[in-house]
Amino acid sequence: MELPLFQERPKRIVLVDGHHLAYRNYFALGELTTSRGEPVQAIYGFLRTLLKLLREDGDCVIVVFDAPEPSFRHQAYAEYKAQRAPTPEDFKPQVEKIKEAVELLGLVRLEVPGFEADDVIGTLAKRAEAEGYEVRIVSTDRDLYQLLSDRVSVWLPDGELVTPEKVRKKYGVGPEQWVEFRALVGDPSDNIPGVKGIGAKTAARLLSEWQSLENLLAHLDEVKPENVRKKLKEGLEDLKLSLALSKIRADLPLEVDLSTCHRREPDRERLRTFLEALEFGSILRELGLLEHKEAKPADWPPPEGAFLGFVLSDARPMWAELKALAAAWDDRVAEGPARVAELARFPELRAIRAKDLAVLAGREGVETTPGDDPMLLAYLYDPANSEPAGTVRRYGAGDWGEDAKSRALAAAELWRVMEERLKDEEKLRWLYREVERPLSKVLSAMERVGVALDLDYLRGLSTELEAELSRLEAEIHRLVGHPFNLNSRDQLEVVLYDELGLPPLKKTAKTGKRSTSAAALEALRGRHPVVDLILRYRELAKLKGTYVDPLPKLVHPKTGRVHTRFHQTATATGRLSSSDPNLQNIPIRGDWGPRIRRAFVAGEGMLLVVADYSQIELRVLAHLSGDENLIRIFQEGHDVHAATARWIFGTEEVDGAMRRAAKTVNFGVLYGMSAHSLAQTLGIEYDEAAGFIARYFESFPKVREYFDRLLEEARKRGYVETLFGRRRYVPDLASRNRRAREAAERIAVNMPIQGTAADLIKLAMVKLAPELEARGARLLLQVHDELVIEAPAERAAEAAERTKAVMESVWPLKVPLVAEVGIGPNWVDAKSE
DNA sequence: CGTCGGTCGTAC
DNA sequence: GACGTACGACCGACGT
Repeated sequence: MELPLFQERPKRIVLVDGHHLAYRNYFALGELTTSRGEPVQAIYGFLRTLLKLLREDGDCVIVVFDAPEPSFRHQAYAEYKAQRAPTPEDFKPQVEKIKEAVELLGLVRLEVPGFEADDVIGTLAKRAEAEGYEVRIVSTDRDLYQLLSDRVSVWLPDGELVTPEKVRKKYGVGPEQWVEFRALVGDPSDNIPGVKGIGAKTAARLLSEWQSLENLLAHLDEVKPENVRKKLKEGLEDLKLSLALSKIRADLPLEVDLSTCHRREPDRERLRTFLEALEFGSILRELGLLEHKEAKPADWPPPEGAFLGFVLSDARPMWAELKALAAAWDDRVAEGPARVAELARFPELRAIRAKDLAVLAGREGVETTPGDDPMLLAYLYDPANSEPAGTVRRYGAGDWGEDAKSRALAAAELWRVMEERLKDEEKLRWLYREVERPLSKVLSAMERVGVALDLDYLRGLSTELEAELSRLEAEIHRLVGHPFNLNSRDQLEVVLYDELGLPPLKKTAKTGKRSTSAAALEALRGRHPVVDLILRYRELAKLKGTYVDPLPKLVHPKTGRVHTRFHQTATATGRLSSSDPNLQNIPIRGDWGPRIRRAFVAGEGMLLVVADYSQIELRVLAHLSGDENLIRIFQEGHDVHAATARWIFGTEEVDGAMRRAAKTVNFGVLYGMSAHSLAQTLGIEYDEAAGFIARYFESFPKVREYFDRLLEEARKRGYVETLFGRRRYVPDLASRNRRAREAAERIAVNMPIQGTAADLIKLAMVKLAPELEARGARLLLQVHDELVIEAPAERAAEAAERTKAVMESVWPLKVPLVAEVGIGPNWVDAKSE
């Protein structure tokens, strides 16, 4: 780069209110952390805003921060400031990082001990103006409007320039009266109290009538109307305080040579390291700090190990066309022909979402398997990395564009970045090698095979539901006295609580509306005959609308089966998820659950083998906690809920109600349940529920010790992990917001249990798949603790036996793992028989 | 016309 | 005063 021999005197000076800009972004951006859970929203927002503005003009910039020493204003108003909300703990470290960033960017940073940033900015602005510069002040603090002139403006983060004219137009007063205006009106966001009851209109009128605050106060008894006079008299103390708080000094004894504010060359190497650690991929790119290896165009075909990028016409690989294909390797990129047959070149597909490509290829008879997928690595590194676009941006791995080339390059780069970050993470690498990567192959086969549905049977269900629903609807409308949309909870709310006068017993969480949920309706049972009918209508409408009617539409024309998608990077705990359709929430309870499940059938000449882990999460808890009493229950093969009831109630004889209560407590323990919600669920008093929980922990003391240890460790490290080392970051454990903190604690307690169970069944799937294949059988579905398998009828018993054996021996724990296996023509009959 | 937040409900 | 993890239907507000 050519450097000028001397630097010209700048024409414009940008003054940045560092603290204010950081603080605003801290709240505006809410939650943003690095993979490691370090909060960075203030830093990110600050840099984003600053860089955007400096693109327009960034030669002469001074970023002003409050000095650590108390300012004169602090001293004078310590008492006032003391009652303000304290700055959040995680804000200060971010300001320190911001200061570091300012230095690394080569900008001038200024802190003047004893003075607040406002006053420093005021002084600099006035001096610069006097020396003939144009001044732009970057801040959202409206106090600064008192500094405005034809050469001084305030630059808002969105790029808007605030000028004296704009202020006059909007508020009716100019910069010269701004301090007095603010003192009258106040501003809660800047902690200016103002005079209670005086708004912008009144303040502007008063100031134009009396010219100045001094004059106004001198003639206070003449002020009209009377109520305004009264308010002013009552608010005199607040007014004086506000005046002092709003006034910015412009006369500090500063020694700053404004002509030397030129931006220095940034320290590129240190800046890059700094931004990489913060995972500001987009800023790295924007500043051109990535050795963008200017990928050279190359010819197709690429070498086998290249990373592929592809574009599909549909998110569902079984329904998609291949629209584009590209490959990236070394520092090369090549566009390939968008033909599925082309994929035969690659025995292992290396790509972001390689599984999808393998499903599509398999569908077209091209035999290949998913290989390395950098998304799987990124997901293990931090399960918040659930989709490519955000992940690629976060780690500076390029752009996840709409074209195959950018995706191939992103895959190659993300792979490189993740390899580096995971190079010393033995457990995560083990999970990748032994679980996630081989599992992607298993899942691609499952998606491709799909599952058969009995369509005639489903049509029958639909007709039956239709008839029942219209009967219910007519009867409900008759009872209410007029028709309304039963599917609208808003209309139903009016009908129930306004028209029928039923008592609103529950409110919704977010908006506080009167709830119409099943729990709320249950509580109204018996008060009006329509309530029962609505509950029934809801139940049937749900089943018809979510399952019975949509499922047949998803039957693939070529295979005659439904092909769910399994998502391997979707959940925070390591579980899989399923969509299009979601086959992990097919009904099972109630009269209709089994009737719907019965529609899932084995193919011609085949049988379904269904295997369920019995109580896997409680067994995992027994293992992780090492609690002898819980371990013994499982070693002796007892009914865990009945045994828990014996402990909790201290009796040998356990009735149904006691077992049910113990079962709820057992579930509650896995989810970090409170006494309050346990009482709610069981319909008992709070004290009684608290007693249950207390007796649970007395009975299983190591469980409590385990939770305590877990939380302590989690607070220290910022994350929790499964038996196999799969992590989840839980930054809110340090939150000062009690609700947020307690929610984080429940997450922290639950994840190792749920996640270890997920690890175990994933490992079992990987081990089981080749055994099944050898017997002509195949995995169809996974429902968290359950596997659904299709086997040739004559080998189903053998497949069932192998499935049970593999699942139970997948990993030795301190308690036995038990899998219950059944065989049948459909999902219902296979589950129990 | 599409998007999106809120509510509700299904599974484990 | 919410008990963890998902996906998805429907409504209604909002923006095009």
